[in-house]
Amino acid sequence: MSTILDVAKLAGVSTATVSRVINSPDAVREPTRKKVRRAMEVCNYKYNALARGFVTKQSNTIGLIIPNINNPVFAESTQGVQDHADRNKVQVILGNTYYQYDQEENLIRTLREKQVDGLIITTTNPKGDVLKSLVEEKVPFVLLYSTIKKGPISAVGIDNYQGGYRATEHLVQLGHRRVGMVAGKFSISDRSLHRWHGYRQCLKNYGIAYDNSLLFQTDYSLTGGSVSVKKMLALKKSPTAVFCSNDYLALGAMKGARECGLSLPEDLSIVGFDDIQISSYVIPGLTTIHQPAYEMGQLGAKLLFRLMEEKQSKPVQVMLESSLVIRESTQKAATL
Amino acid sequence: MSTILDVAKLAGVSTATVSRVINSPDAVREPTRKKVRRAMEVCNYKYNALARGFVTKQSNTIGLIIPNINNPVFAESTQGVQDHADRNKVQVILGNTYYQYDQEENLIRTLREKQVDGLIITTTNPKGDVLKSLVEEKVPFVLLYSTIKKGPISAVGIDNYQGGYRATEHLVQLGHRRVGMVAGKFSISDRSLHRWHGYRQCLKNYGIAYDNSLLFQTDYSLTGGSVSVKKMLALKKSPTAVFCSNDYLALGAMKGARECGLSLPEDLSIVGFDDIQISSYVIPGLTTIHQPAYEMGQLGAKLLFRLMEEKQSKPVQVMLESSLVIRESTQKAATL
DNA sequence: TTGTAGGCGTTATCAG
DNA sequence: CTGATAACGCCTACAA
Repeated sequence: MSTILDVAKLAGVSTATVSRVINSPDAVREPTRKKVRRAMEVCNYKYNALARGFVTKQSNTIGLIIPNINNPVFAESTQGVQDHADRNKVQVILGNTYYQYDQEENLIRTLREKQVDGLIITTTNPKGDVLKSLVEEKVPFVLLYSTIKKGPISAVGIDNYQGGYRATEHLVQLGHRRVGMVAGKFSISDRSLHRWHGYRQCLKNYGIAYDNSLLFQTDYSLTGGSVSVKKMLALKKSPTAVFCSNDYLALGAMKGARECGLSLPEDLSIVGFDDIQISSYVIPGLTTIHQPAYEMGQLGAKLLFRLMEEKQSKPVQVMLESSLVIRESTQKAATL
Repeated sequence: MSTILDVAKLAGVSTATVSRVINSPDAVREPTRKKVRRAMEVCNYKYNALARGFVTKQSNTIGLIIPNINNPVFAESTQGVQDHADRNKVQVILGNTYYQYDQEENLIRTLREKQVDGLIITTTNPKGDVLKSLVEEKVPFVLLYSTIKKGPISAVGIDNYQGGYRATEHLVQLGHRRVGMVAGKFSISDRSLHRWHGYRQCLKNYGIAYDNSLLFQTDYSLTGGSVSVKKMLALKKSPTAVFCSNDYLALGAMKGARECGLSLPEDLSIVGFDDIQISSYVIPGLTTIHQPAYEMGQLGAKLLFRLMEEKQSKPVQVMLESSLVIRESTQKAATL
């Protein structure tokens, strides 16, 4: 593998000049440049970005930490950050935490050792020590899908409380009085927790007593949704409507409900959260809270790059708009 | 940021010793080790993996190139490679080509400059020059979702021809005589092309004349599937069954067909390809060709690591088993 | 078991 | 506009 030294020798110039034709071609005279370029070809010279990063202290790489690439929302936002990163000629290293905090810690450590220029994190524990040490040591990073509204951490997200409230309100306004919730485990997702807060407050505001036996916490998966809804339907006083804290869970719930012999939406109204693409392709179309995942990723990357450029810049929290998308999986409660 | 030199000074040892406690702790005596460890804490020493990579010529990083992370199959296989990489303490840099060859070239170049130890590629053009130069220059890499059966390139995939054949055969055996195909553009996906070959051969074997007006090439997306099927149904002699070259297309097609007023599967049988998770959660459940995406990713990574260890080792091509999964989206052709 | 010292490929600072 | 040369942080013979 040839180096700029080889090229320099062959072209009869110094390594400095070779480096210049690579990084600032205009700073070197036409004939010299040509000579060097030719020499590079002859040597089959390959640029070593690692060596560069080593001296410039910039790897042109960022780390992206998400819970699970298999969930289409995260795929969507990942795409958002990737596209933006690509435009800035930086690569992204992807890591899954599977909603495990220690895995998140490991990833962050490894990525820092790899000298990434910044981090985009969908955290499992917004109050964990890792994030604290990140701000202490002034590592540029931004949180995604975050609920943080102020403080020293940059973050972009939506109002999960509001989303949960709206989803529930939709159901209540349809006349449903027994509304269950299938939620991602609160211990691993404060997003889920906030959505539940919204759900609960909404019930209260509409004068419906909160019934804890209608809350099921599960892991974020299709099967989780299916299993939970079945348990819920086995209850003596089973609900006529369910709010699921994400679409994946909701899609699972739809299947579970049908396997219990219900027909949708007649026997059970279901609303999800995220609005993943497939939700509008399913029958009945899933009523859900739309979350601008791609934009979120893109914006997160944009903020991160700003942070990386001017390390002084103040942390920013951005709340994106979410909205209720009404499709066919919800309908008026049967009047007895 | 402190370096091993700072640690060494503080601990009163040489940098070599510090390096040893990092890389081969057993090679240094207990008390020295402790001394060094303490010094590292005091300095808040952070290991610089980039510097290491620079000297050892190993970045402990691999590149993973896929068409589009938004397609759940690719998310699935990505997870497979990530999990395996993680076990080996290597990170993965992810890149999307969006089925564009020049994008693939760019990615490969950039990743090589970043000194990745190896590459896993779902290529858009198996005969392109990039792959050739990769083998020439002995860069360890393996192809994923590949159709290559022999030669100097390591690859893991399934028999797409066979898959296409089986999918079609299922339809034909159900009595369908007019069977359309919605395919990903052949120019960007030889997988799609091979599936079409299977489709075509099957028709031939069953004595059904091939009708080119029943083939629609489109981009791989839900809308692509929907739009294509609508065009197909607008035909004078529209088909009673459709084979879609992936599940995403098929899911789109289901929606498209319904928007034309058809009910499924009575008016139109649909079979997909991939068996993404959601396909079994949809109504009617999608009949499809199952492809072991996660295993494929995992195996691809496994092969790559072997290649990286012993650069001599012979290239290997592995064909994984695919299988027809019959669900409810296909049924017997109506007898007139 | 530990230390010395050279080197990895590139950039950056100064001169010229 | 170009050249010499000193870093950058770590690893690894080789020596002690």
